[in-house]
Amino acid sequence: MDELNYVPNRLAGGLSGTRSDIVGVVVTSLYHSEFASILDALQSALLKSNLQVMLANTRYDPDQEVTLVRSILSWRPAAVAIIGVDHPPKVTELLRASGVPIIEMWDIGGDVIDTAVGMDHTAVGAAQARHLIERGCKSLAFLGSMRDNDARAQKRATGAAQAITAAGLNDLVFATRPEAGKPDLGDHLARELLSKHPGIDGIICNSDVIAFGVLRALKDLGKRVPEDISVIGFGDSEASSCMTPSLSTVRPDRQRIGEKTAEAILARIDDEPSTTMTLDCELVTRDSTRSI
Amino acid sequence: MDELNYVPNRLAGGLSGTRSDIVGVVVTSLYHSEFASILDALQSALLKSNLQVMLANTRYDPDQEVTLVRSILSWRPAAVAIIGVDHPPKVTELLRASGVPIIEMWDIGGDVIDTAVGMDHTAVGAAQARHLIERGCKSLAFLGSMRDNDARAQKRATGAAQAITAAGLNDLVFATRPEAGKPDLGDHLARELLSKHPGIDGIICNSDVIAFGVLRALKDLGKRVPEDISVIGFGDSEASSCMTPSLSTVRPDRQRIGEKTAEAILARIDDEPSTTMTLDCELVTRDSTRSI
DNA sequence: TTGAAAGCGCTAACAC
DNA sequence: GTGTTAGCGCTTTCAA
Repeated sequence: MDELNYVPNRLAGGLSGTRSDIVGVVVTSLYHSEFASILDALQSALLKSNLQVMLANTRYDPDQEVTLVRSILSWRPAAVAIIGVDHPPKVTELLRASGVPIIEMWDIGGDVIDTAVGMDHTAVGAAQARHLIERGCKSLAFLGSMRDNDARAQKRATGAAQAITAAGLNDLVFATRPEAGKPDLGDHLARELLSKHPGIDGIICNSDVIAFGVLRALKDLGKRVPEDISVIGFGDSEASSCMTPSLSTVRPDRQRIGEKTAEAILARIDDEPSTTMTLDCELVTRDSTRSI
Repeated sequence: MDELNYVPNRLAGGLSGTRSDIVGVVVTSLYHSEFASILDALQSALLKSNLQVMLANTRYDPDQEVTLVRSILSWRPAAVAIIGVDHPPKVTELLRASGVPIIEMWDIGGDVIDTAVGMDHTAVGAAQARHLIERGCKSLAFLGSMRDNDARAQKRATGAAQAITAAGLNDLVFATRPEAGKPDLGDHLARELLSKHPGIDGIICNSDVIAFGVLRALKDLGKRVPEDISVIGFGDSEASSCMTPSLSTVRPDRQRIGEKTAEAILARIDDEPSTTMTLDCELVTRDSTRSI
């Protein structure tokens, strides 16, 4: 078999047999490791069970999501793992009708189709805001890329706004744009924000990469971080600990999400019951937020 | 069709028809966007032709590579895209025997199976060394993660060593470890390097993420960058322009590699002839290397 | 324990 | 054009 370089035809195997060995994975972005680390851990764990990853990337486009989910289902996957719990109705319908185990990743805040592994993003946003409030910030902004279909970012913003209201502070100021989250966008939005709202003393960034640009702009504007303005990110990029000042952030355990998703997939294939697994995020305090 | 949520069975389609609509993609890492951006661009471009990505990640393990290539081929892909041109002999044999178009990405320096889209890594390493030499560095080191099976990193190191010899300088000093390239590794290797070789005045880092840790360590050691030591990275991470000092680096055009790979796949499926496409890397000069 | 045969859901080739 | 059918390479079932 090895000498002749025989390679079995798994299309035939999948068509004939009861399972297809394909796991469909639908992400909303592959852009700088937002979900690449989840994918990494997921696919490595699935490998042990000889399951192959069929990948689709919606790029936050709901029409694409419908097309891609249909496309993924057409391979008769053993299971589908998908980012988020907020989908176009047709996607939910297709996934439900497929009869295939569905694992929703990253977010658990909403209607789960089958099984979910992720965080409570509203709680994350609230934790970010409370961290800044505890450290004496009085006037907060939420800054970054916010795509129409990034329900997670919207939940974090909502959580932050609620925490601010609960603390009796001024309303959260929004500085967002529906573009990709690059440092230049953070740089631009920070300048715009401070010219309109010079009193801002705490900025919640929607991603670490955005925060990098914010730090750069603040340095350029002569603002001291954290003395004048505190900055917190989201995502714990590897670079965050190497910024000057080092960036406080929230660390989602992407590897754990990938591993737990793989476990959930295997469990559901074995007909074990659905579950929802809520993972905590660690708030990593560094130099960009004031000390108490 | 839409009302009944009918989803065609593409396993059957692939088995029956002449093409299978699957493109196998084999990467060596999914770790912080080293190849995630290529994957992103590649899969988006393939989407337009209704081709689906079947993903495999070898994590720099040659045994895995054999297993995974066999696994990918068992889906009878329309084409296979794979990182690098240096594979275990069995992989080359399997890919050749498959009769499927093979596009090797990222590196073009060696024996190409069919079609390649990538950079000349030896030239990249030489350019990094020459950049430091031009700016007055006399004693250079190559620092970072170097996996046994990362032929590209080895080519860049070789290119740098050759440029240094050509310039009549002392031999390149190596400070490498076969672990994943994280900032903490860069931090550790920089401290170790300078205690053994205090005269080093230029460091070529094998990745930007490694360089971030190097910059952090140098700051902590009281070394000025670039006055005492110049530092150059590789990869152009989004964070690099936001470091203090901002990091000089080499920018491979990952998006272009992904797009050109997709084009090459479509061309080869259409039986157009094999080609090798060499892409240039831009050397991005920032503050971490001395000005002339 | 081993072997033969049906059939998975499509595509493509052929006949009409 | 439209309709029918063989067959892709396996898995599974059933017979020997």
